[in-house]
Amino acid sequence: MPKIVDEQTREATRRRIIREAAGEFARLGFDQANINTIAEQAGIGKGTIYLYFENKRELFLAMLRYIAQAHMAAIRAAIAADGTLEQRLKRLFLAFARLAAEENDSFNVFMSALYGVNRAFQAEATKLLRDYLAVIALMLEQSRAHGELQCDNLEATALMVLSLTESYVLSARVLGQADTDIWKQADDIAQFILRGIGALA
Amino acid sequence: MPKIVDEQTREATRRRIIREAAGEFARLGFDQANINTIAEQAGIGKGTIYLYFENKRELFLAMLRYIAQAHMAAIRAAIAADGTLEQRLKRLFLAFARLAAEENDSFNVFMSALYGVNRAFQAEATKLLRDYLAVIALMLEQSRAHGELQCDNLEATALMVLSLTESYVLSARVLGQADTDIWKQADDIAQFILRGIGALA
Amino acid sequence: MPKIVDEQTREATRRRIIREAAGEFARLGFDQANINTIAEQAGIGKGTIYLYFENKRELFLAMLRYIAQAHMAAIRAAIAADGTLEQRLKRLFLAFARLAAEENDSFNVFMSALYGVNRAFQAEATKLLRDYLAVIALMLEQSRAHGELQCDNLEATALMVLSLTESYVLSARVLGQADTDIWKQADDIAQFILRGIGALA
Amino acid sequence: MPKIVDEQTREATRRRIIREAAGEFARLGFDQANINTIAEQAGIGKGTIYLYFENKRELFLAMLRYIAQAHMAAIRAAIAADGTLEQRLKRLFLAFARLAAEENDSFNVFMSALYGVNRAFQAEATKLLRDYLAVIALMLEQSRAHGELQCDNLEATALMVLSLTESYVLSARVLGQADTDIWKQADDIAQFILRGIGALA
DNA sequence: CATGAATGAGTCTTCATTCAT
DNA sequence: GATGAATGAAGACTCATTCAT
Repeated sequence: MPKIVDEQTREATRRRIIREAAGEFARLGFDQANINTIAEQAGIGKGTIYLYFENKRELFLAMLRYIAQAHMAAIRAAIAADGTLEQRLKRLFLAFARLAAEENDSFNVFMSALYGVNRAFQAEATKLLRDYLAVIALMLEQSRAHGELQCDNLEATALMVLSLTESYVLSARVLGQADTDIWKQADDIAQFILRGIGALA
Repeated sequence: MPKIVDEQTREATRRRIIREAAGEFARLGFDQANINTIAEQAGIGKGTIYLYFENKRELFLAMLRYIAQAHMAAIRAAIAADGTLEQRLKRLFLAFARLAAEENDSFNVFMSALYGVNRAFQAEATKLLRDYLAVIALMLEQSRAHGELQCDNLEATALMVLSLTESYVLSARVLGQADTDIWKQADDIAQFILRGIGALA
Repeated sequence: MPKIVDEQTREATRRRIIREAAGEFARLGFDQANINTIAEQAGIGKGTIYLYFENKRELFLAMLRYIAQAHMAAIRAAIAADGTLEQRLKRLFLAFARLAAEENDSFNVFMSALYGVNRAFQAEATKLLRDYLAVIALMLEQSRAHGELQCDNLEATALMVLSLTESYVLSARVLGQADTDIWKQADDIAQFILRGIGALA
Repeated sequence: MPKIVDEQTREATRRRIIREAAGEFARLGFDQANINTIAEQAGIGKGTIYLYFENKRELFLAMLRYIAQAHMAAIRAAIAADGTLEQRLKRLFLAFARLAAEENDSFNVFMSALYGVNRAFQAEATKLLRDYLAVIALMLEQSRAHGELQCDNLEATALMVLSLTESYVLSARVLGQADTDIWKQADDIAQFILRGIGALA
C-alpha cells in the first residue's frame, strides 16, 4: 500500500505532462499539437498520457484549468487589499505584464482559448475571465467604500480596467513591444484609469 | 475585351471563395476548416481553389487581408475628421461593436489570428492592428492640434484607446453581453477615455 | 462527361477491392484484416478505399453481399427445375461442395459471418441463409406437386436438407476431407435425404 | 498440506478466469475481447491472468478445451447406451439444443472457433468435432450390432447425424427460432435420421 | 504470489494537395 | 481553365504484455 508515494509520483507526472502540454499547445495550437511529442518531452510513453487524461481535449482543458489557478493566484496576490487604489492598479498591470513575460506559454495558450474559435475551450477560459473581473470589481468596491472613487456601474468599470491592463499588455506584446518597456507604462496606465473612473479629480 | 470579362469573373470567383472561407474559418478555426467544404459552398470544384490560392495557408492570409481592408474602411469612416473628439470616440466604439455584431465571422477570425498561436497569421493580423493605431493616433493628433487635449505619448495613448474600444467589445462579447447592451455603453466609454486622457477637466 | 468509361472503371476497381478484401478477411478475420494491405493488394492508395466504402465495416458488408449474390446464383442454377428430385438434390450438394472448393475464401468468410459473434455481420449472413432455405423449400414444393414426396412442414424439412448439404460440406472440410472425396458422397447424401423425407418408400 | 489448499485455490482461480473469458469471448469474439475486462470480472488483477495463462491466445485455447470437456460430458450422457436408437437420437438432438440454450456462451464460442478463420482455434475445435463423431459412430455401431440398422460407411453416416443434430440446432438458432420450438422438433429429426439410415422400413 | 502502472506497436481514418482528363 | 478521383502522410488512441513493488 505505497499509496502516499504513488500519489506524489502520480501528481508529479501529471504536472510534468501539463507543463509540456502547455509548451506544445502554446507553440502550435490545439490541432497542430502532437500528443506523441508531448509524451516524449514529458519523458513518458505514448500510452501513459491516457492514464492521466481521457483524451487530447481533456488534457487541454486540464492544462487550461491549471493555468487559470496559477494566474488567479498571481492576480489575487497583486491586488491584495493594502495600499492605495493607484498602487493596486499598478500592481495589477505589472502582474499581467509579468505573467505575459514569465509565463509566456500559459499566457498565450489562455488567450488563444479565450479569443479562439473553439467554443468548448472558450467556455473554460471565460470562467477565468469572470474571476478576473470579480476580483477587480471587489477592489473597486473596497476603494469606493474608502471614498477613493464614486462609481455606479462596477461591472462595466471592472471590464474597462481589465481591458486597460490585460488586453493592453496582450496588444502591446503582439505589437512587439519589449517587456521592460511595457513595465514602464504602469504609472501612466494607473493614472489613466484613475482619471477615467473619476478618482483623480 | 474578353480579358476584362474574364478578369471580372476571376475576381468574382476569388471573392466568393474568400467569403465562404471566412465563414468556414470563423466557425471551425484554421485547422478544422475543410477546403472541400469551402469549395462546395463556393460552388466550385475542389481543385479550382488551387488555381486561385497557392494553398490553404495562403487562402487564409488572403481572406485575412480582405477582412482587414473592409474593417479599416469601416473604422476610417467612423472616425472621419468631423465632430468633436467625444463624438469621434463614440463612433469608433460603435464601429467596433457593429463590426463584431454584423461581421461576426470576420471579426472572430481576425481576433483568432491576432491572439492565436500561429505566428504567420499573427504577423498579418498585427498589420491591421497597427493600422488601427495609426488612425487613432491621427485622430488624437488632430484633436491635440484643435486644443482638445494635451498628450505626450500619442502611441501609448492610442493603444489605450484601442484597448478600451476593440478589446472591450471583444471581451464583452466573450462574456456573453448582448450587442444592444454593448452599444449603450458608448457614452460611458467615451467619457472614460476623455477623462483618462485629460480632455475633460 | 466521360461518365460511362468512369462508371466502368469505378465498378472494376470496386470489384478488385472486394476480391482482395475477401481474401484478406477470409485469411485473417474481420479484426485482424488490414485495410492498408487490402489497398496494396488491390493496387490502389490507402485512402482510395474510402472513396468506395464508408469504412472497414461497410467494406466487409459490401463484400458479404457480393458473395451472397454469387452464391445464390450458383445455388439457383444448381437446383433449376429440371430432372428428378434426386438429381436436383445431388446438384445442390455438389454446388455447395464446389463453392467450398473453388470459392474457398468467400465460402469461409460467409460461414464466419454466419456463425461468428459479430451480430451486424450475422444479420447480413442470415439473409443469405434464408434465401437458401427459400429456394430449397420451393424445390420441395415443386416435388410435392409432382407427387414425388409427401411433406407437412416444408420449412423444417428445408432446414434439414440444408443441414445435410451445406453444413455437411462445411463440417467435412473442417475435418480435412479432400474435396474429391466429398464430391463422391453426393449419391449417398441424396439417398439419405430422399429416404428421410419419405420420398423413397 | 498447504500444497493442496494452494492447488485448490489456484484451480478455482483458473476456473473463474476461464468462465469469465468464455462470456467475454462469446460476446465479443477473440479480437474484441478485452483481457482487462476479463480480469476485472474474475475479480483479479490484470497481470494475474498471465500467471495462469501464457497469453490471450492460450487463454482462449484453454477455455476452448474446458468447454469441449463439458460438452462432451453432456453428449456422452445423452447417448448413453440404454434405450432404442430412436430414443438415443432424440436425446442427442435435445442435448445439443440444451447446450445451445443453456450454455449459450460456450456453444457460440465453440462454433465461432470451429467455423471461424483462425486456424489455431479451428484445429482445437476440430478435436471436439472428432470426439462427437466418435461417440455417434459408436452409437451407430452398437445399434448395428443390435440389428437396428444396416450401414456400410459409419463415418459418413455419423457426420450426417451430426449435421442433422448439431448443425441443425445451430442454423435454427441463427434463424431466430425459439429454443422451445427447436426442442419440439426432436421427434421429426429422429424419424428423419432413422428413415435416412434405413432403420425404419 | 499478486498487482496495475507503464509501455509502444499497430491501425483506421482524414484531408490537403496533385494531375490526368 | 475547371474538375474531382487518387494519393499518402500524419496522428489519436487501444490494449496485450511486462515488471518493479
